[in-house]
Amino acid sequence: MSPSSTRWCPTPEQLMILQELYRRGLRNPNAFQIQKITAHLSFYGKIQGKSVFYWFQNHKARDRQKLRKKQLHQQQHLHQYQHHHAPQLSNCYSAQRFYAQQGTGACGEALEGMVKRITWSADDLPKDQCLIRSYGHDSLMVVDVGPTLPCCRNRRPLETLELFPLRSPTLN
Amino acid sequence: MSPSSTRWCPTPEQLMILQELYRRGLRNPNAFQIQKITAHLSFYGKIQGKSVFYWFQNHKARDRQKLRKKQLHQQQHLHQYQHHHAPQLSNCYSAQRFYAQQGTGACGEALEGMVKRITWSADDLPKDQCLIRSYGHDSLMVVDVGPTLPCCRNRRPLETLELFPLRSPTLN
DNA sequence: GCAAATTAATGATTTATTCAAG
DNA sequence: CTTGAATAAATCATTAATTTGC
Repeated sequence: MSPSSTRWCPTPEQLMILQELYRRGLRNPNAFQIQKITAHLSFYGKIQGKSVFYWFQNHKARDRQKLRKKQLHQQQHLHQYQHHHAPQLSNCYSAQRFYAQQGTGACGEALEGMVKRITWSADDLPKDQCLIRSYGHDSLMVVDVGPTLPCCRNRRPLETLELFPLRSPTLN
Repeated sequence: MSPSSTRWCPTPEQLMILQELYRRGLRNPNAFQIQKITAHLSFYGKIQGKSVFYWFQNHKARDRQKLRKKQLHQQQHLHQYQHHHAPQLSNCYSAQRFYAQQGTGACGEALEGMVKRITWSADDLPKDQCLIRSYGHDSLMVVDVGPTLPCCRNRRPLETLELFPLRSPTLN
């Protein structure tokens, strides 16, 4: 009722044009495109550029959303995985790449020895790089875990992925 | 067919787990993390640690690549719009957010003035942000198009939407 | 049939991620 | 490490569909 106020209400024509543009592949119109589109659409009814901008944002997002929901419907297993956050491990656990072929000195050679047992077992290492860990006793633990576990479909997997708390959930 | 030698073919579940880890921020899993992830994923199908390593390497790289390609693609769109002056559009055409309430200095104030006329007209700007364009004379053209033209339902619109050539049909 | 009540869609805002330049 | 620019995700808010009781 109030002449001011209220949000844009697309006419069928406006909607069809937007949908056609979207169908053809437009996803993130830039300011210039938005102005042109707005000019076109204003033939069919009052409209502002921001409405066009928002429309593409929303339409794209909800398209994705719909798609994902469909996929997730097919694969519900994952729910178990998604909800845990764990203690923060900070960067003392971060691995670093290094290039094995480069002269790495004593340290490098020692590390290289470790690497081959720590990561995927020796034979199929990438030619020129591998993972190393530079922190102390954990490496032993890693070795214990062992390379390439056998497939075990009928067992439950490890309880959770909490070991990988990629980001501290608190702290804003 | 050959039982050995074939490469890893991720199951949907494996893929979703990896994607979720990636989404949460994991980029360079260390050897330990890789082993744990591998153990998890092996629940859903045969997999080796190196596959996990490679997956993250590739996914990260292709993410970057995709982004870059996307940016370039957008610039090509623009290219077609402005047949007149095709000069490199780079970022001088990109709309940018800025925060109006912050002291912006002379430049900022000038831009702010432009903003309110170029983008969705002054009064209903989002509270703390709006789109600005920083390019020169085009702004006049845009302004001429004007915000929110009056509705004129009984006119034919411009002949076609060809003005928005969203994708070059040629070129694969 | 018809509104009030309820739910689903979707426009509009805000917040969080992401990449990479400085 | 910090920050700018761009975008995606999450959320708020209003309108349209629809259900429901009469």
